[in-house]
Amino acid sequence: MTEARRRPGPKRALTQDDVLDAALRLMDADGPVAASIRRIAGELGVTPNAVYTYFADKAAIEQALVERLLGEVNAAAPATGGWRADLELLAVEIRARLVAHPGAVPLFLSGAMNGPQALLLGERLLDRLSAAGLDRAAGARGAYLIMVYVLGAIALEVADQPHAGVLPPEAERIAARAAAWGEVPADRFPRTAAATDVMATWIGTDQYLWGLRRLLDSFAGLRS
Amino acid sequence: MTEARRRPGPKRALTQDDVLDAALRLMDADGPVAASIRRIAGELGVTPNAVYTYFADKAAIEQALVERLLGEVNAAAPATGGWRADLELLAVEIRARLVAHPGAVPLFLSGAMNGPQALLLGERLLDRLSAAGLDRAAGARGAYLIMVYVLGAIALEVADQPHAGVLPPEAERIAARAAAWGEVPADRFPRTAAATDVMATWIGTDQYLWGLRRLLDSFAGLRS
DNA sequence: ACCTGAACACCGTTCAAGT
DNA sequence: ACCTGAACACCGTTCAAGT
Repeated sequence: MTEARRRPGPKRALTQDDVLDAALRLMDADGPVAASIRRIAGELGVTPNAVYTYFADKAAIEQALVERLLGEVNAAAPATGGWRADLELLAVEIRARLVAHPGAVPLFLSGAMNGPQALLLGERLLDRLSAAGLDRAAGARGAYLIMVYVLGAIALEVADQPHAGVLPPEAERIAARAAAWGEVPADRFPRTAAATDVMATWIGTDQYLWGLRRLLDSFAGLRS
Repeated sequence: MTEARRRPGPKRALTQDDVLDAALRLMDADGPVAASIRRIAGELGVTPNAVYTYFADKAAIEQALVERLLGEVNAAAPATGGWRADLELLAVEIRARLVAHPGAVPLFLSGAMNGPQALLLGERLLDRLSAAGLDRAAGARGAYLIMVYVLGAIALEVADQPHAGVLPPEAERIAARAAAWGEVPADRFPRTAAATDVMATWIGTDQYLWGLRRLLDSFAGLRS
């Protein structure tokens, strides 16, 4: 995995996308820490300072990575009609795209999301909540509530995994959690010890949709 | 701020708490990156390797820091009676304690929360949701929904701030956001451009409580 | 048990220089 | 415009040694 992969064809200058590709490959393989400037350069077969031809600093790379993944989300998940189904589809799409690159997930919660793709995603949320009957202010508040929930759930899901690299299948992760929760002392934490079977599924799709539907349900009482 | 502060009194051995105190001081002053092993050691007046007498590695320090701050939350915010008021008070308390140390916030979303204080907090949530009339499974799902919301909102609030150190007053941050949103192109993002006044308040207390109340409202339909 | 000296294998970033 | 050589000021962690 440390082998340098150059793009096919004759020798040519790099691009910003080459840098982002390399960063994503490294993060997928060895976790978030692996995407260092020096290792990215190594992947591309150049010296570390060559990377600064394409990005001002490491923060700029991380910001561009966020925009790229949000772009994938916006490209998929078209609006099909009903606001509720659209929002569920969008939320599921965001989770699928981000969880595919666990090492990139912390970037979404460690910097302001104000790029074009972030704006486009926000615009889509506002549009669907308008269709849901929310007024301007309630729509704006609701859109942020959804983003907080989606990003928070994805971050906690990824953080639950101790190992670097791509996540194991969901069923496997839930089984591992169920085993770990077996050690909870029932005398000190009775309700927790009695609910470990449900808690094991917290990082799963069912819980994700359950929580999302609580939010969408609550919007019903806000129609103007 | 780089001046070494030793504890008062005669020379004595350090403690785990001394290390955590130093780490928090550094993070509060210069952001999350400042809490390096080497700078912590400098604060304490010892060489870097002395820190390894008290913690196995840097991850252990971060884990202990999370537990310490959760302990502060658990120590405050007692139950006063109504489940709704209790949960709101608890959520507000968590936000106050974590936002006071912005540099520590990312730690809550970058590692599994399974220490004693995390368990105690979870137990309290399960207890209050039981009082709300939720059955065992719905209570467990609801407790996680609240944690996802609370941690996600706090993380995004802190991430919105570009500068290291303690956060400016809320009104100041909202005003800065309102100014920044003025640049949104209304032709490409019409709904966004029309809602910037509300979006500026996304990182404020009103939005935080608004979102929390949507969650609590949705629990009403789940009483068994 | 608690701490130091010295080292190893890394970081991000910058400056000057080359083509 | 695009890349390299060399350096600066950092990291986390470990090993051996001292008291």
